[in-house]
Amino acid sequence: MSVRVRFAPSPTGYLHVGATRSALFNYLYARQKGGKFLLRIEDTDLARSTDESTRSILEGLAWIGLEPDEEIVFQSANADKHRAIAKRLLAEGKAYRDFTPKEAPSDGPVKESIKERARAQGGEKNMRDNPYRDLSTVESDTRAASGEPFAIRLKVPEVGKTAFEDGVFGLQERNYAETEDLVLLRSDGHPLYNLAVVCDDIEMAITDVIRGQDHLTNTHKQILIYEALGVAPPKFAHLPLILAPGGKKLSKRLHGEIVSLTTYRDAGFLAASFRNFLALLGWSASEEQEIYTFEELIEKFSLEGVHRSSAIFNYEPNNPKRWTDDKLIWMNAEYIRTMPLAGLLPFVKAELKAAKLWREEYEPEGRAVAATIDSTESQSFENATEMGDRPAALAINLPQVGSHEWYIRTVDLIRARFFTLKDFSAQGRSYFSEDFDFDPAAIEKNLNKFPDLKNWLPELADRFESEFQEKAYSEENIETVVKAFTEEKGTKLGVIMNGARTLLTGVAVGPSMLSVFEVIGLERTLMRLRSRVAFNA
RNA sequence: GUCCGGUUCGUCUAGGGGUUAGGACACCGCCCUUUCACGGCGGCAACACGGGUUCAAAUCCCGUACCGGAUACCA
Repeated sequence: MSVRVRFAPSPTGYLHVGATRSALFNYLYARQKGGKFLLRIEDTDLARSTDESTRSILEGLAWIGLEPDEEIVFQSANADKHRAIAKRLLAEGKAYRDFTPKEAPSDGPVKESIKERARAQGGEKNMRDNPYRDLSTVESDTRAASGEPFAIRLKVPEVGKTAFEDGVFGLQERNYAETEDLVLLRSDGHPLYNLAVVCDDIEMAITDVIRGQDHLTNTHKQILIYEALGVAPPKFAHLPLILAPGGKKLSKRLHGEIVSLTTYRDAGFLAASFRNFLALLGWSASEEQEIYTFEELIEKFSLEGVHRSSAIFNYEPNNPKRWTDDKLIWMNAEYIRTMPLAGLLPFVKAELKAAKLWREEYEPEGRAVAATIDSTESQSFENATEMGDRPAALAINLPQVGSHEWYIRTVDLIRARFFTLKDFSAQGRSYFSEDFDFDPAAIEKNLNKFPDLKNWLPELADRFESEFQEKAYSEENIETVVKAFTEEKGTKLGVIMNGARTLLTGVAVGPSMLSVFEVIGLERTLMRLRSRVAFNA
């Protein structure tokens, strides 16, 4: 029988990081086994489920690359079938009507009150003491016919135990005595989670259930339902939980948007790096490798490699540098600087577009224009002004700047220092626009400390202008000119370079200045070196 | 309370009777260097505790502590 797994989130909010990892492990497992990965939206809690949430889950899965192989199943659509099955179990005497009036919902956090009650009952509670458990069929039918409300509970056998071999946790056993007669159908006729899950898993022909460890006790309950139904249960595997730094289960309520997948997409993370990071949280291929392609993950994934202990997802809410897990940030940077450039380009394009920094000339079709520029001798910029559709006031002469070649070279140059895609439009802004900010710390350190620069840098611009009338504005030539200039002024190369860096890019960090000069282009270099805007700031 | 599970550097983890207990992130230092990174080299840093088994225990067994999960007419 070929493997069929499912990811079954309830649409009560955004897609959770922990849920995403469950989805990922299911997906990896299915792909490796040549099986199918299915999606079921568990929207049986009408009060809490929203379409908005369903959309957000779908969106998140699409982003992270875990799209289902078959039509999405909405659990609520199967409610009639679930009810019918509950009735069948009732008719077969495997379930019974419980006429106990529904408890009024307690105020305060539900989890807390459940826990309180459980603690009060202690380990002494007899799970089989429901007075309606052995009500005669006749009386049960009569009371039901009279319109008295009832819930339907599974009649868990007195003696015995549920047992299954968990793919991660090994043999799991639980005495029937520890499992209550769980409710299958609410008194308002609404099917409950465990019943719905079992029915749907059977209907979807699920062979392997891979889900969070918080479902371990549900599994015993569900096996009871499988037994009552006379259907062989699927294989089960439970995943360790992901914990927040405090040690608590990472949750929406406690930890906010740090657990939302979309947070990472919106913050400029690559789906590939996020996937890679998630895969390594609670799973290991037992080797010293950190970076895995999707294909490698599929190939190497195994339930045996999944841990039994939960992992902490580190983050510091008030530390901008560490707002999320260090290793995740590192991994994203690693992807950005080492992945094939062609793979990165579409993401950079999207980011620049969103920041309104994108220009059509960066497209490969822009080649024709760029080629013209290159071939018509080095520094003829006539064409450049035609490239943009900026207002005249902002129009600047872009040298080969603006061509597709310039664009990919620039991206390749600056990506080495970036952590997220956002950096292309933030730190990298000065490469794509005249409208960029100056970092006060950079001004202080690189300009104000050397007052001479106020005159030197415009002077350097003049020097560039005369020197590069004939010569190509290349790194090699630039170096010669700047070095000569530095010697004349009797200063250190770093003073000139860093001063220029600040005026040219607004920041104190970046690639080699020779590359920066070249990539900014002569026209913009002259303009920026002559600009006093930073000095006046 | 009861049931289930867990505990190796700060974090993610490798190892699972004999290891100088390995790697990654983070941090620190040095090198490279016009800046910041990258890269290279080095450093800091861990087997929860107590018994037992054994020639030998981080590794196997028992107990303790601590942590987590579960507990519903939620999912």
